[in-house]
Amino acid sequence: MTDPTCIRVYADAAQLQRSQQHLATAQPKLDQMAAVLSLAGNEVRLRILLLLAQEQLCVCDLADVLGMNISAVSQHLRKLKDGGVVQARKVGQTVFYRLHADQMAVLQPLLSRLLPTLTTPIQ
Amino acid sequence: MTDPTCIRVYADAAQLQRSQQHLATAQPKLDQMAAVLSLAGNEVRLRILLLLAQEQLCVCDLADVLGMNISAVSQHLRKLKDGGVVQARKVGQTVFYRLHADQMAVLQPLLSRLLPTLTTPIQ
DNA sequence: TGCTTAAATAAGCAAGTGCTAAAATATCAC
DNA sequence: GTGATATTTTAGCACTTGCTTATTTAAGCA
Repeated sequence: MTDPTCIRVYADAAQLQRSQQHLATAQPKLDQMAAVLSLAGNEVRLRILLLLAQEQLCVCDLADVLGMNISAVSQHLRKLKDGGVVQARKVGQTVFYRLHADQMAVLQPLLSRLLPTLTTPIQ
Repeated sequence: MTDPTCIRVYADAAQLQRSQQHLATAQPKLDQMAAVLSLAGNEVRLRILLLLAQEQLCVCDLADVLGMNISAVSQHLRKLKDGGVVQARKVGQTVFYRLHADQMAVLQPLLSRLLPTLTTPIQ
């Protein structure tokens, strides 16, 4: 970072301080939300989240529906799980994935826009 | 892609078809939403969006508040503008940025979570 | 005209992303 | 145990991202 401060003299100090305050207020949740949005901001992962919003699916099912390599899907699921967005449940040798309640508050309004029928609270 | 289809015989064909249908329904909006979320899924850009949700700011102000290089901020703003998330208005040699109404439907619930006081419709 | 400032742009580069292909785990069925 | 299936993990690689620095463009003012 060279010189972060602009030279201008007519900066509205009060306005800048208000902005600083807003940033400070949002800070606690902001980074975590950015992480979730970053996960959802991938076309494949957003598709996965949309599918899991309807019903739980195993890796195999997701690969079929998405027309993708199982390995690729598994790697996306791992990111989603690490980010606390989905959770896994193993049944025999099959692993079923579903949305994790913790992050639903952020995802719900987004997925609802994609699938208007999705009016009932997910899970 | 090697072999996209799993070997399992007990796949629930009806379930897979339902999922396919959901994907098809969401498809039109899905890619665009992923693009917006990808933009918002960056800590710096999410901060910018939060600040612009309160009041329009110039590049200089944003750099000050964020404690960042003007060039770096400008490059983020360009991405946001290209994605239709913000719009620019030039006044003299100063460029003011504000949120673009087109994408507000997606952003509003997210930003509201970060800043509870943000109850009034943005802009 | 020149000098200053606001902003955008370009080039370069370290770091991250998302895929493929191959190997490793884990579970079932015999 | 052996072999098959579901999933994960690893390594590799092309591509993207986000920054820094330097340059360029545009507007204001003397």
